[in-house]
Amino acid sequence: MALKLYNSLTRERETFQPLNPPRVGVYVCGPTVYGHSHLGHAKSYVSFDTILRWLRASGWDVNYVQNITDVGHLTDDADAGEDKIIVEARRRGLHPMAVVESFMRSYYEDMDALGVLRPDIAPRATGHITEQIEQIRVLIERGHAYEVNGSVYFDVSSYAPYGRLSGRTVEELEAGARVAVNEEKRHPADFALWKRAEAGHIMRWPSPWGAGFPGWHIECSAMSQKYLGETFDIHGGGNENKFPHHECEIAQAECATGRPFARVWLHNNMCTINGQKMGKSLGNSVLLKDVFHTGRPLRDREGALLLERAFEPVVVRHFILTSHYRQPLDFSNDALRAAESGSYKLRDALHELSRAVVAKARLAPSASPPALAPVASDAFPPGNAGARLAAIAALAPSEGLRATLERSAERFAEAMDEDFNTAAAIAALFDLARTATECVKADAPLGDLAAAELLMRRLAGDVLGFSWRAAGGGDDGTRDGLIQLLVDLRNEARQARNFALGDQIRNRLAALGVQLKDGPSGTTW
RNA sequence: GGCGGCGUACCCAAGUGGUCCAAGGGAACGGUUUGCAAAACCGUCAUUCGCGGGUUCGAAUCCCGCCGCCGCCUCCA
Repeated sequence: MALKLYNSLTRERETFQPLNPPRVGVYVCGPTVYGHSHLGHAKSYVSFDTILRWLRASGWDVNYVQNITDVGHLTDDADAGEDKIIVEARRRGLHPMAVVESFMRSYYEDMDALGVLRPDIAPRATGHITEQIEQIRVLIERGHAYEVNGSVYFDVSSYAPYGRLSGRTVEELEAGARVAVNEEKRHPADFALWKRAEAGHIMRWPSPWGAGFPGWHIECSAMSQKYLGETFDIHGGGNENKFPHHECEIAQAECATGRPFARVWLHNNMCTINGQKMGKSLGNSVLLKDVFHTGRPLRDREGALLLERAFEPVVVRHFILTSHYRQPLDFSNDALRAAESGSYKLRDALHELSRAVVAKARLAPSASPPALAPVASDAFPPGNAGARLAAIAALAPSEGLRATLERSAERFAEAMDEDFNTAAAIAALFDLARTATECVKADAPLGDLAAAELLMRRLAGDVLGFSWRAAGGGDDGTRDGLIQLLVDLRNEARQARNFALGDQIRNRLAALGVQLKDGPSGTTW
C-alpha cells in the first residue's frame, strides 16, 4: 500500500516517491499577515496539516516549510497598487512590522486552536531580502529578467513552459488581460521581481537596482529553495494561487537554477459560506476568532444569518475533513451543527473508552496490559502507514477484536493513501468508535480496551488532529472531584425518589457545560 | 471570451468501469434502555447518482449534447 496523490502539475494521480527518502521536503504558501484569519485559512491549513500528519504517520522524515508573507503583496495585480500591509499599517497608525507581528500571532493562535501543527521553518519574506535579491540577480544574469527604472521584471518569453501549471499560454494571457498595461514591462504578462520604492514608501531595502522591495512571488521561490533545495518534493497552496503566484514561482525558480522546482503540486479548493463566495468586499467574511468565541449570532451585511453561535475549533476541523481537500466546501450554520454532533459522538466514544481503560487498570494493577507496549516506529520502512497502524491493532489479545481493529486500521490507511481521502477515513473512524463502544459495553478485557484506545487515539488524535476542549476526562482534579460530589448527592436524592432535586442538579450542571449520563454502571459526564 | 471544476437521499458528503442495485455523518421515524432525560444500542431512511443520447457483457464512474451552479483569468487560503 502506497500513497497516491493528485499532482496538479501533471494532472494525474501518482504514487508518491520522495526524491531523497526517507526525507521529504514540503513547502506550503503561508498567509499574508494583514488581517485575522478566516474560514478559508482554516480549510487550507487544516487540509495541509492533515496531509503533513499523514506523511509523518507513513514514516517519512518531513521537513515542513511554510512562509509568512510580510511584504510585497499588493492590493492590485503583481505590479501595481499598494502593499496590503502598509495599507493596514496606515489605517491603524502602526509601523508595518507591528501589524505583521500582531496578525502573525493571531494566525498562529487560530491555527494552534485548530490543531494545525507549526511548520518546522516559518521564514518571513522580510528576513530573506538577501536571498531574493540574489535570485533576481541570477535571473538577470541568465537573461530571464530585465531592469527598468529601478524595477526588475521577469521576462515571460524567456521561459517556454510558462503557463503549464495553470493551463494557459502567454498569448491567452495577453488577450484576456484586464489589467492596465504597465509601460515599463516589455510584455504585458511579465511580472515584477523587484519594485522601485517611491519616496515615502516605508518598507524599502537597498539593492543593486536602488532602494525598493521584492515582488510577491519571488519570496516563495527563494525561501523554499533555500530550505529545501533546488528541487524538492511537494509544494502546496490554494487553488486561487495557481495563477499567477505558483506559475511565477516555477518560472523564477527553474530559470534561476536550470533545474526542476517542486515535483508535486498540491492545490486545495476554496470554501464558500451559505453557497456564496466569501470575501471582505462581500461582507460575509467569517473570522475564525468569531467562530470560536462569538457569544451572539453572526450576520452578514444584509442581516442574513451566518452563524447562530460559537463552535469549538475541533468542530470546524471535523467539518473541513469530512470533505476532500480538492473539493470546494460550503460552510453554513446547519453544516457546522451537524459536524458538531458527529464530532462529539467521536469524542464521547473515545472518552468512554478511556474511562473504561482507567477503571480496568485500577481493578487489576498487577496485570500489565500488553497493549500498552509501544510499537517501535522504526520497525517499518517509510512509506507505509497502514503497516504501522495495523501493528497497533494487532496488540489486541482477543482474536475477534484484533481482526476488527485491523480492518478499521486498514480502511483508514487505504482512504488516506488515496489522495488523502479524509472523508472516507473519518467514516472508518466512526466504525471504530462503534467497535470501541461495543467493547466497553461488553466489558472487554483490559488489553482489548487498551488496544482499541491506542488505535483510536492514533487515528483521531495524531493523524486527523482532533483534540476536544473537554476531552479525556479532564486533568483538573478539583473540578472532577466537585462534579463527582454533586453526582453522588444527586444519586442519593434519586434513590430517595427526590427527582426534583436530582433534575435540578443535572440541569444546573448542564448549564455549566457538564452533561450527565446515567448508565447501568453509574453516572458519567 | 479563455482555463478549471461541480451537480449523489431532507441536509453535509465519499465513491470515478464489475467486490457499489452507492461509505460515513447529521436530521427524521420506530424500538431497547431510563423515574424522566441524555447518551448508547437495534431497525427504517437513494432499485438510484442534474437531464437526454451513446460506448460496453457491464457505468454514478468513459464519450457526446443539453440544463444548472461555482472558481480562476486583478488581490484573496
